[in-house]
Amino acid sequence: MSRMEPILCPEAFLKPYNSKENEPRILELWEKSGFANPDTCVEKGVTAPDAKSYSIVLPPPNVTGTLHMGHAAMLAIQDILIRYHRMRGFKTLWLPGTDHAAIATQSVVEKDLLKSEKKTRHDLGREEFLKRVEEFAQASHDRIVGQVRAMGASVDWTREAYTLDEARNLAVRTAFKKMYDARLIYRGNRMVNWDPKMQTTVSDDEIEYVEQKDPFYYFKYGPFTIGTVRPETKFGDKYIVMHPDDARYKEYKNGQQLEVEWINGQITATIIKDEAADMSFGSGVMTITPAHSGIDFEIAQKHKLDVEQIINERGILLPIAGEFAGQHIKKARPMVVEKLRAKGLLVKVEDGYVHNVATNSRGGEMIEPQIKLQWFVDVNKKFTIPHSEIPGIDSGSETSLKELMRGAVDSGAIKIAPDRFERVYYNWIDNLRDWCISRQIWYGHRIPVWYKKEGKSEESEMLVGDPPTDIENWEQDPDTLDTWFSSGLWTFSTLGWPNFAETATAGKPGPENDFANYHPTDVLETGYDILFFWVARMILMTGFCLGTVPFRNVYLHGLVRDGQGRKMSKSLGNIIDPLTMIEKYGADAARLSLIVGASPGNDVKLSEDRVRGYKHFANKIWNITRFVLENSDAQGPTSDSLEVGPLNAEDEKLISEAREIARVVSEHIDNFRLDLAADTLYHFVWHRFADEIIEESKPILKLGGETAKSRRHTLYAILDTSLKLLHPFMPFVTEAIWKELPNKKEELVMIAKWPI
RNA sequence: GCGCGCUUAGCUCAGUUGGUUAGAGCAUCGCAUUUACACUGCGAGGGUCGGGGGUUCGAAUCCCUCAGCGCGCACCA
Repeated sequence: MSRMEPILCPEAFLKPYNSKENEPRILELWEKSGFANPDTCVEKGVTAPDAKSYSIVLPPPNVTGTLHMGHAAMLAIQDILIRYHRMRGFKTLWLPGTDHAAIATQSVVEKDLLKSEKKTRHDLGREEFLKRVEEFAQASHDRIVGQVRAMGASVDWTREAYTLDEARNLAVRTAFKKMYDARLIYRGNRMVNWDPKMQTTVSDDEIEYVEQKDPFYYFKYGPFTIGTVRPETKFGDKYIVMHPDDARYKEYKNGQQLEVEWINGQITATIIKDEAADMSFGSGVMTITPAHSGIDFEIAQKHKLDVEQIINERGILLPIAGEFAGQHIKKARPMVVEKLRAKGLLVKVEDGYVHNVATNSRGGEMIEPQIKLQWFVDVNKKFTIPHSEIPGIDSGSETSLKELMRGAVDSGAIKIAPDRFERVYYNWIDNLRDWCISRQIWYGHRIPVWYKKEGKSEESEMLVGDPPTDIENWEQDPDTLDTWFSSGLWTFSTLGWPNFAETATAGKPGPENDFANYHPTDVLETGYDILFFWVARMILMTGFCLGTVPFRNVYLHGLVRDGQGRKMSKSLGNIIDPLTMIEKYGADAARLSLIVGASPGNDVKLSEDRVRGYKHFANKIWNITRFVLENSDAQGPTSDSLEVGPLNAEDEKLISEAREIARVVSEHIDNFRLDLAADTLYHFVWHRFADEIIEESKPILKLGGETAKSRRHTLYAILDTSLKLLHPFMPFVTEAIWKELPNKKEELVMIAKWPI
């Protein structure tokens, strides 16, 4: 039997879909088109000039190496949202960038320097060292850009930003000055988390508590028994604290003094009664080390006690330690214990005491609390906010940064999905203390403060914000800012603040109008693990600098784990590399494997089998197309498919079924349920369209005539709709197919009209 | 200590405001096929929805309670 109609099947479909061959070509098509730039879309008539805008700023990946599966998931999710909105006719902007990640990047380069050249940053000096870091950051950046492209992320590269470039530095200096002038940034001597290895402070959020087992020592201290894991810090302990209600010690009065024999001879100890002592812990009595413990420092301040430094910045004991002075604390511990034992003051040792030790999560070293002169952001201080669009906080009213952060979410101006994270967020705010923003590292935004060289002292004349004109008479603060300070400005520093904030005009094209067109952004999509670090800081910074919110929605995705639910790590050897997956199975498969089954806020278990499964799906779509085209004809419908004209009743039903799928998929995407949207599509395309509709069509097509014609048009229409719906999820294969379609309305499916 | 999440088929997970016989993918087993596609199709087996109690005409879904796992925060002399 010979066919009556010409076969319209391009040669490409005669072999299986080859992602490796197609993806670079498709990528080029997209990038040449310029459609990732919303201005181009308007210019070429793809988007209406007065269309509503939709914007996302890409959470900038750290320039510390390469992207991992978590980044891949982030890119996939955001690209789906972006492509969907672009197809729906929004003026859609996805702004990319990278993060200098101050301490993380510096620490990688320092480690490498030590390993390969046996040098420290001090051996190189600030300038030379920074050159090395910048080289590394550049290489890292280029690699990351390559990976972002390989994922098919339709970001607008013409607007790319870096957290440490000139424009962002201006934003940082402007924000710093604004906060300083509002007296929310202050410099003061306070207890900070000090990393003796990296020689810098670390913020509370960067601390990671690691469980550790140590011996717990009991010592005789006058008439009392005190317990400690850290005998090497106890040289200056001359205050003995007990609960005022502790019946065991009611004979002792607050302020009472007694002579006790201690490590280096007699010491005059003072009794302090304070609720901080836990009656049920050990003997209920403790001595304190105010200079190296947060809670001890608080007690000391409350009772106006002496604060003596025992350990220096490098973890070396100071002269107060007597014969142990100059020793490193680690070495000193057993020696101190030995001395106390020899003096008969050691009561007993309990082995295996489990406690949590503070470490620096950006390098893993132990934290030693120290009192240091640092810069802080006061989160509780009241200030007058000149302008506010946050519901519940009026322009000109008194507020605090904490209230701004709470109000932005509390009022519903920002919605966090899944909503359970809103409670986590409040909990964090309630426990928040002043934010230490100065770091003693070199890679980062230098603190925009200059001190007059003459008569240098802590009180010397100070200049904040812009560099002084007579710079030779001034010295800039040597410290740099916490990386999250600049990240906190990201949503608006990338959109033209402060330069264009005043002049930007909504509806006008070009980056200089971005601030008016795209801020506040629509969605901030990131992993739940940086809710505090970043999301909260952006809300703080935007609230303060602009009196508004940085985004309307926060969508938090889970972490990508291995097939058994373990964290991916080098030591476990279970890392699945996105580029390898793209290479083997295609970017579409890699993307889908991170979307299907990944419900919001829950971790995703990823195995190579999963990725492979979605490669099969890409091929399935390819073959569906082949079948449909083989059974199509030159007079087939255009791609404005769901309006295909006279069809018989049965085919009308099929069309409305596809329309219903489009509705459901759209609804899921609008609700951030990309997992359900993808699942719905997968099921419809494979098990409904291919397995049932196409199978049932075979005999109908064979018969020919009007029924066959109606069915042919229907199949083409469903294919066309499926491709459009699938495009945000699987951009490459759908675009590759689209390229081969006859009678299509839009040149790229990327800018095709969403079928709803 | 405070808080959050999870527990549904061998594995990974859906199940939206309570409503027929609880679903999908993968895996397993059986069958089919000169075919759009073996990167295929059809079918089967497999679940007392973590345990217990309650509310209800009706509970995987709401409430209480217990257990296991995971996570966050705080404390840690």
